[in-house]
Amino acid sequence: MPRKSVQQELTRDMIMDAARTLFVNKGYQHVSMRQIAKELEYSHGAIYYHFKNKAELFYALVEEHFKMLDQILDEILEKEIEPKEKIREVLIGFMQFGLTHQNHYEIMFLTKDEEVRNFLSQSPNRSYEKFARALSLLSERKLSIQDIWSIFISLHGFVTHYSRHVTSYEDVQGMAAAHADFLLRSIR
Amino acid sequence: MPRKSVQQELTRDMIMDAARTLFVNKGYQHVSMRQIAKELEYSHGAIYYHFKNKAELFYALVEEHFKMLDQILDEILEKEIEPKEKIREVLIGFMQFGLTHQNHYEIMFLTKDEEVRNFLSQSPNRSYEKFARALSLLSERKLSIQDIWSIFISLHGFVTHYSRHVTSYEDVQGMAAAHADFLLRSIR
DNA sequence: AGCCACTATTGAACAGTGGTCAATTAATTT
DNA sequence: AAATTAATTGACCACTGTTCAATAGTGGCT
Repeated sequence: MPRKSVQQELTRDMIMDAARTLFVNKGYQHVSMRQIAKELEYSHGAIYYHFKNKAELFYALVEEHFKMLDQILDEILEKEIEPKEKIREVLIGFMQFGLTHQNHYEIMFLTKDEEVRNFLSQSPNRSYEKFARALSLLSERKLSIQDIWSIFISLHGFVTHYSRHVTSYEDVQGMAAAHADFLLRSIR
Repeated sequence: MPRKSVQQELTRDMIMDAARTLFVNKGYQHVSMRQIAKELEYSHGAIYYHFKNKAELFYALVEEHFKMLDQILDEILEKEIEPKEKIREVLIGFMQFGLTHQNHYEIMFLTKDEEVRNFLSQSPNRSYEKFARALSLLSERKLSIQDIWSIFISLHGFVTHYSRHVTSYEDVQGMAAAHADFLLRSIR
């Protein structure tokens, strides 16, 4: 009984919605194409008509989060607080983002999966570039390129470490603040 | 034709040797029990007689690396250089270890796999404790517990990031040194 | 030497994975 | 009404980790 009536045709969005729910709770590795299909009450083959493969589907899920991260950055930059405090908030904002969207973050900045990374392409780099430019400006060039890169890597370490335990950001808010303060001790 | 003659009985060490070669080149995820068995010219079932499951086998492979990391630390501590330089070398040594044994490091400090982490138990913590004590002593308590934790997490970020690309440590030696210097700017 | 318990190994089987594709049918175009 | 195209199915492939009944070599005991 192939092809359902047009009113109930499968769309990329429907697939992404089903995938998202599973993905947020279980992560890339532990969500299967068949589970998603089951959720949708379609055969798993149908998904492959709309997405080339698992990597493309989950990349689509994550793509928008690069924009989300950019937005978070922009919102902080527009605040009316002094630059030093802004820098602090940028660092904390990054960690909060990473730990609030752990499974997304994993794909954005941690995955080794070749196929997924083909889709990611330059997105992680672009995301970092935005972060770096912001910090460079806010510090009035007091932070060198090296410094900024070290800071980024250090934030990455924080997110990566605490993602191992299923911690929510709230549980490590204090730690995040302390980490940010440590990293900023080099300026000033 | 079960059970081979005693001269060619399978041992844990034989399995670990075969597994190690594959593991170092491909990582936990991409080495299968059947591949290991094929390498040994045994059926895959035989491995399960010697190891409870994949996690136990690969934990056995990684276990010794916690000691190796401790040793690296000790060797640096015994050097005849001033404490400040020792701290620097400890940080660099950690990054070098992580990037020289990337797939081991991944299991030691990065894996989310529940089964594997059951085997790891407190090993990563103990490893960190040793690191922290060393830094505390060398800095004559100038480095707070918080600082040391931030440093560790920051080193973790470095290893984790550069492990994504198949970089060897030599390729990022300069970066590692710069990262260490950045992290140590807060003291002094 | 014969028996027996034990030990190590096999390979079929299970339930799952990502992915492909011929067959089929609904929708659309001609 | 016929031909074409689009969307879906589900069997199939080649894998994965894991289990386990069946089997055969080993070593000890009588």
